[in-house]
Amino acid sequence: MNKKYDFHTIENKWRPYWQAIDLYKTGEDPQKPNYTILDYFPYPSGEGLSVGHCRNYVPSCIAARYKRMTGYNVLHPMGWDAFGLPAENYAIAHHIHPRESTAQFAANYKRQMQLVECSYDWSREINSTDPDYYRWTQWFFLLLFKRGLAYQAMSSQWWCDQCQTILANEQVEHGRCWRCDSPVSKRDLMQWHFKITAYADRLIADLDTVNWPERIKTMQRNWIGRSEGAEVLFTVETSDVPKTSDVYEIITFTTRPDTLFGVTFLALAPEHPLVGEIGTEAQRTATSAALSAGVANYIQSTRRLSEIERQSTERAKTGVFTGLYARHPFTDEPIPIWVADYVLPGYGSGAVMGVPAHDERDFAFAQTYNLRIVNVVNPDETGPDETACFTGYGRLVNSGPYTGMDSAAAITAITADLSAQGKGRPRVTYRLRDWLISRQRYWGAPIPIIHCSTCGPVAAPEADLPVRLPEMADFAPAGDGRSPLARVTDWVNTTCPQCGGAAQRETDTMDGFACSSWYFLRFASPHEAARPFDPEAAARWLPVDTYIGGAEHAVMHLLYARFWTKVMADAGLIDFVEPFSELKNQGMLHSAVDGQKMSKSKGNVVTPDEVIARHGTDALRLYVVFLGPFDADVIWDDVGIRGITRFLDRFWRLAHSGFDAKAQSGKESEEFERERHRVIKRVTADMEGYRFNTAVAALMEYLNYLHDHRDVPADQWQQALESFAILLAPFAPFITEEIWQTVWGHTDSIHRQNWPTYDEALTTAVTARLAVQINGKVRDHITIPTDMAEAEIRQLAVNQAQRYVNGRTPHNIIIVPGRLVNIVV
RNA sequence: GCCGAAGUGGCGGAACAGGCAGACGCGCACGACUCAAAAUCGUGUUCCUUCGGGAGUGUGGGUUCGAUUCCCACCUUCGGCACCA
Repeated sequence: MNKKYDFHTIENKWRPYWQAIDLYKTGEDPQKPNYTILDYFPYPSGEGLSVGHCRNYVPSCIAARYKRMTGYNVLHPMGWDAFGLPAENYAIAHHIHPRESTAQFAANYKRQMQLVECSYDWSREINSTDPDYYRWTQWFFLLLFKRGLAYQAMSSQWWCDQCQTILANEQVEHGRCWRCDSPVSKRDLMQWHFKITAYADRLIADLDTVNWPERIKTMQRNWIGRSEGAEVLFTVETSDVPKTSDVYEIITFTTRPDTLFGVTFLALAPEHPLVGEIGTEAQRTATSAALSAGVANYIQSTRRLSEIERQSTERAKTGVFTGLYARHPFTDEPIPIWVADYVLPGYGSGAVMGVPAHDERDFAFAQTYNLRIVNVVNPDETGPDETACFTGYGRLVNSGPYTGMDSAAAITAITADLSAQGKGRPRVTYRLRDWLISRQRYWGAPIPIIHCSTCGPVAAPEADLPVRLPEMADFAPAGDGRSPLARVTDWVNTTCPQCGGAAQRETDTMDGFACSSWYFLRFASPHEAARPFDPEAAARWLPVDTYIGGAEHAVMHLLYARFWTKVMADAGLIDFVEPFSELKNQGMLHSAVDGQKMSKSKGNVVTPDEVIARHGTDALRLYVVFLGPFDADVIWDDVGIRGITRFLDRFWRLAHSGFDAKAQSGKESEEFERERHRVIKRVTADMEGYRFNTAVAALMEYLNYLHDHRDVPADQWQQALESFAILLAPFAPFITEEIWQTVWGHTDSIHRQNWPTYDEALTTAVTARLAVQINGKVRDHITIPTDMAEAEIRQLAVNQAQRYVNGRTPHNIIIVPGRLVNIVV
């Protein structure tokens, strides 16, 4: 008699069994090739996992299982990126130490992942807040420091009032903190930076060597924002008054040296270092005292603007004339110097040569303040258009000796002449800024630097690592812009490793993204005590073959990790320069309630726990991938999972009672065997291409086929069912194991079986059904042997479609082998 | 504004490389089983139709014997960047 399909009992039965046989342990068979499938390093939050997270972890698990069954040693690990602001903010709010709260959250994530039966090798679990881990994060900091890639500088940086810390450029979205979404402002602080800009060109070039979504590569290229151009030097006229320095020089950056003769003003960012000095200079001349006050007022009012307002492109551009003039490097003409808030302090040199005729922003500014507009480039085809600005390339006019040249030639010539005269030089600038890693917060890896009044910043000795995070009862930021660590005086006060004098520890902690910039290496040898990783293990498992995660880290983690990897390669620690050979972005899962991303605050979360309680782990896993293509955004629909539970039920019943001795014809069926080969072929191809949704559809079709074709010999029937079960096993580990072992009596796990193979020759039928078209419209069908000659097919088709041909003469007949015949009349 | 992706039944989606649009699943309708319901099984399900057919993959053109697929223009949605000189 049939046993009812009771997924709870089955799950409880097999979980401990797989644990006992170490099913997911990383393979070490030297005969097999190695393969690493890695998920993004998750940040365990108090909300726990939703079914949305399963869009990431279930496909990677299915892929890992597939790889194991096709003969690979597979490394599929999991760990916790547990330092960071939300954990700390939560801890402060709930009066609990972040160590405890993150341990709880990580444990909950792990419990849920195990509930979903994600096939991670838990013996390799890591945690970035473990001193045995952050010890090596600090070690890498020192590696960068020793290589001149970590430096301290006073800079004006994004400050989040809510989180009470500095943020990197990448971590500010639309003028808001990426973590707490509150508006950010600028603050001047001494900060540690990593010199990622030194790697900008390599970060662009090596994108061509990785198999990543084109979208992500484009985002990275845009973010790095390389532009070639020239620096142009303007000297400042200071009349006859005494100068505080000999000559003032303003360096501007332009990508369009060909427009140099169109410069009608200079614009400095309000933060430009010369603005203050120029103000002082202007003050000395009685006539411009009013002007000077104007500049001061203007800078004041700019400061009051929030960054969102300041950066809005909607807002009219504002500025103020300084009363001073610079000299044009070629014509010596006086050029008025303005301060304008549309000029960004952090890009180029924070100064712009204003060419209103050929730059939209300069044009808008010139119109507002009635500045001259001098056209120096004409479009090639049409004449000049004096009413609007022309930003394209063309032919030069009004440009002295360069008149008549095309833009490209003029760019080369003008840049060369500027260089020759010492008034400029070729220059490449990047939108990318150096990575600011100082955080004025408690819950992070301490920066392992000791400040000595005589030796300056000194690396903490390697033997002293880890520099442990001191215990603190109150780790909330004081709001003074300093890290809470600054209050732990006996931790701060130490001796200089170089001179032995009194010294102080650096009190800032590292950005959490430092931890995730090398974690993939740690998984190769997670228990290594003497080194960050065992180079042999790293060579075996890295770079990561397939990296799976969402697109949200396109310019943060993915850029930082690439940078660190290149630094490590330069230091001779590893022999690859890209950490992730292949990247796959899963689509997001939205709530059916509001179409939004699931989150507790929106109250639209569906948890794997509740779905598993109702429908079982197998159903959840299948449904998550069946909802839609791996990389497409989909909406969770509570009702649709019924299709999956019916499918599993049907398999259960067929495996128990499908075999009906009386119905057996006893004759092997060729067609039946062909269908088996075809489903293996389809599912295998879909697995390779991460088309899990159509793989499930193929399995459903095959099960429907089996259901309707039970009149074959017992052996053939059993072989078909077993093939089906193995193909289904990566998706539905429980039901397949139960049937494999308990119903069919096998004594080893189905998950250790080889992936079934197919014979290409057996996948094609001996007869084909062709569509017969008249002028491209399907009118009839013919069934023919696949080896029928074309002439015969032609004849057959014409005869068959006689009534549609209707006496007309076919003047063309097109045959697409195996598909159709098109008769053109 | 710029860059990128995508628009297919009531719904999620399928269609190798230009070759029978709508696989698979949900939902719905009808039938079988049942006292009844659930479950299951079966049949049907793009729209219009005078039952011959006709129309149909965001819209309008084009290439082709043939277009969801290629080209051009446009509309809509989503994602990224957003004064980067």
